[in-house]
Amino acid sequence: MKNHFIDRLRTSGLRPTKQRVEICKILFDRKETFHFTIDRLKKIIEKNTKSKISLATVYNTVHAFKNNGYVKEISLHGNKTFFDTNSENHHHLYDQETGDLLDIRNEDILLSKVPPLPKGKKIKKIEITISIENNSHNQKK
Amino acid sequence: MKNHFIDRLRTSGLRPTKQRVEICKILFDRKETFHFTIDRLKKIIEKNTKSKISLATVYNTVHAFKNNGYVKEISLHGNKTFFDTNSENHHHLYDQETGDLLDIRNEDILLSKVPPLPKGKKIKKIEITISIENNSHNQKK
DNA sequence: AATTAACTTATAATGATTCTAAAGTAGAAG
DNA sequence: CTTCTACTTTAGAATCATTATAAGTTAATT
Repeated sequence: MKNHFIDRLRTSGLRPTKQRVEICKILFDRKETFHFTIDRLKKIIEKNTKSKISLATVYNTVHAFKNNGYVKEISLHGNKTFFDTNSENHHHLYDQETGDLLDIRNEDILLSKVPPLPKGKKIKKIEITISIENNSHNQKK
Repeated sequence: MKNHFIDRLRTSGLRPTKQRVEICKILFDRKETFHFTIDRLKKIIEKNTKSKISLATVYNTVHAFKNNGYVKEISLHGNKTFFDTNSENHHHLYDQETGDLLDIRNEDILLSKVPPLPKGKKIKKIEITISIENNSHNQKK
């Protein structure tokens, strides 16, 4: 419920405004991971509340959530930036044909060898994206 | 030398213009892999030739090379698109602090388990990016 | 050399993201 | 409960990367 989000915002130093709570509802009030772009999120908010929200507010709030570790930015080709409400370390299956983006569970993937790192450096993050396509592509003749 | 590039362009159906040959020299006349953004490439060309080149030409040519498999687009966070003259299947080490981007050789990395794919889909491409940072971050107390 | 399709160019258009400055609101203090 | 202040939201302008356009230029063919 609402209080849950308010606590979450407070502990991040964010004032629980009407807009932020509304965004929280959409992003975090769900079982499944949610992948979104800023403008899609904006459209959903406006449909849900039947009122306008400023684009800048959506950007600011999502970035605040990102900085506080509630959402994660995803690297994909293309012009728009995607975010993911699953901020744990995990990976993605991406279908460029349909635009579908699916989380890969940690137990479903295993990187068993990593390269030597430059002196004085350590791993900060590993991102694996597996792009998929229909079986019919490049079929054997 | 020059003829090498001209052949390479011809076999891709690209006319070997002055500008394209110049871009070829910068991209392919080197031992090491080269990672670049469009505007950095433009600056290098202008420095080398001491004359201007149109931004649109750089974009068009790099995209033509991409479509012909001479360069590869790299997914990284951030606003600018990076390209890589190593168009083989390979992966990257990325140091966000310095902006350094290094190729990982195929024998230095091993993905030993991949997730189940949706029905009728197959793997098209796998991209792994390992972000690194200085050892001094989050040091044990 | 003449012809033509491909190419380069400068500039305009677009689209995503960020900035700005003014008006609104949450929370603290009285 | 009112006042005050700092934080927020907002609309619109500004910016940045990229793509489109239309006019002039060039490579290759005759």
